[in-house]
Amino acid sequence: MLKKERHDFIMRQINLHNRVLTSDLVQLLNVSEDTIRRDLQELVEEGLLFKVHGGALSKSYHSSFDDSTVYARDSKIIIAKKAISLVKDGMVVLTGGGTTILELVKQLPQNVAATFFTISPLVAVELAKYNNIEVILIGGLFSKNSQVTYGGQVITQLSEIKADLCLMGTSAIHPEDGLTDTYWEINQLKKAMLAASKKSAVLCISEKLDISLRLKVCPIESITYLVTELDQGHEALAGYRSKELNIL
Amino acid sequence: MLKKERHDFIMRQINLHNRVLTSDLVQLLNVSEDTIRRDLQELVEEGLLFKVHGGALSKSYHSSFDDSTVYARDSKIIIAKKAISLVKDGMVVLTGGGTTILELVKQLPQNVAATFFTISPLVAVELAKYNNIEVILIGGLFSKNSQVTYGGQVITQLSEIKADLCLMGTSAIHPEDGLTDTYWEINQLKKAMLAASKKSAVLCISEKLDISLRLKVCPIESITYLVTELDQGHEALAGYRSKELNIL
DNA sequence: CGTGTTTATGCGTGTTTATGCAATTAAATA
DNA sequence: TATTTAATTGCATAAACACGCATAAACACG
Repeated sequence: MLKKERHDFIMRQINLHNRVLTSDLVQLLNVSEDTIRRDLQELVEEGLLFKVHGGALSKSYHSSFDDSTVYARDSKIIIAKKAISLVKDGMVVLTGGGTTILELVKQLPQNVAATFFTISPLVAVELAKYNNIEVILIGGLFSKNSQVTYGGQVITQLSEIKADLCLMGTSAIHPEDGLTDTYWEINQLKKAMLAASKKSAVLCISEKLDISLRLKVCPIESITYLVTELDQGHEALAGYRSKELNIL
Repeated sequence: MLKKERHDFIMRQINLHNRVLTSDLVQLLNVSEDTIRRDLQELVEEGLLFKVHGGALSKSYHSSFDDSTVYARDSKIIIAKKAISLVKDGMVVLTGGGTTILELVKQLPQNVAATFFTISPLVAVELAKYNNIEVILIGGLFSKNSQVTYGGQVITQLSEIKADLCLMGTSAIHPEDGLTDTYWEINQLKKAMLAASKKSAVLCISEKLDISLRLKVCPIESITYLVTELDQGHEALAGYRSKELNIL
């Protein structure tokens, strides 16, 4: 196996599991510890992962919902501002949860008049600060991890909605594999959300580009807008340009 | 599990609960006390938390006493502690919103195992911090004033529930007029909540005693427990003593 | 083709890190 | 004050790591 292939393999593991153990890689790749260490070292130098004693972690691995520690907050603010331009008065908007969406809500103009459906209590509370926004919280089981409601009841309620725009964060996006996710329930949820909206915008920080996870949500073509913190012309977005998808 | 992951886990617990016990971490992470102590020590050196005998506290915990702006917080904590004694493992509990309820949720013991239905997003988020609590958020229109969901959809969903205990805050209570409220929708909501529970506890700071408002929710007899910050024998509670109502 | 150079890899050895155990000391609690 | 509970300290060990060296394959070039 060539070095490059090993590196790719390692990065895939990292993107998949957010972590990897040196010892596991030794077994899986059937090379010496030294080789793995050198590989990891090189990947660190390329800024692709984060090395720790015993293995390595994904760079984006961070999972707190605390404001001050929101990962890549600057990028998220840029994304939020771009996405806000999609929200027009009178619209019915459906949103997911996550820090990017929350940032978007905080940046909304004071006087925007719209109806928001959301599965995120935190987003609902934030939306309630706007006088001209009507907020409908979609209820159901509440997920401790992702801080949104999920499960059958949510899906059922979503099926009764037709929103103008769906705003959702993303775990991973890939030119061929489209939107993917790791958890079954969240996967189902996202499908239902997309089905409940005429248009959809995926908010995505650039480091989640070109990653694909186990479960497929939808192909790229099902998404209307892709919003990243990058300039429209950025080369990292090349693979996503198509007639269907608008890149902001 | 890698050390870094443990540290992240601990920080998540801290950010979530504002506190963490050494012994809990030993169990949750399945490592020795020594390891946890060393972890905490290192996190202290990084300035990420605040170590105390028996565990650690969030750094922001001390500075952020903006919680203290909650009106009559001391009384509400007393009420919360009394009411918690009503919550037993295995119960299905239905809660409203409001600062008193929120305080109650924050004071719950770490390991309580129960199912909570709630109409308050903030309560849901707070409940989600407990590993053994299942949280179901009842969705619907979101009220900007009272920060709870309301309206027909909520009533419908409530009609499908039978909880063991309903915990609700109160606007006004009166020996003869019972529970009363000012807003039609909230009134309907409270009726539906009471109907959805076998027993009910009304949390009420003493200044709301002996007041009656325009709309009647229910007579005193429909309530199982009245929880105030006063001693059980306090004279202000004289008018409420009856065979039906238990005063805590 | 031959020779020197670079690259990738593995091995050995000494070092560092992570972790648990035991004995002692300090702190909280009854 | 006595007793439980947590914290500290030093030690032991195994895993992970760094560094130098050796080897062989791949490459470069006259």
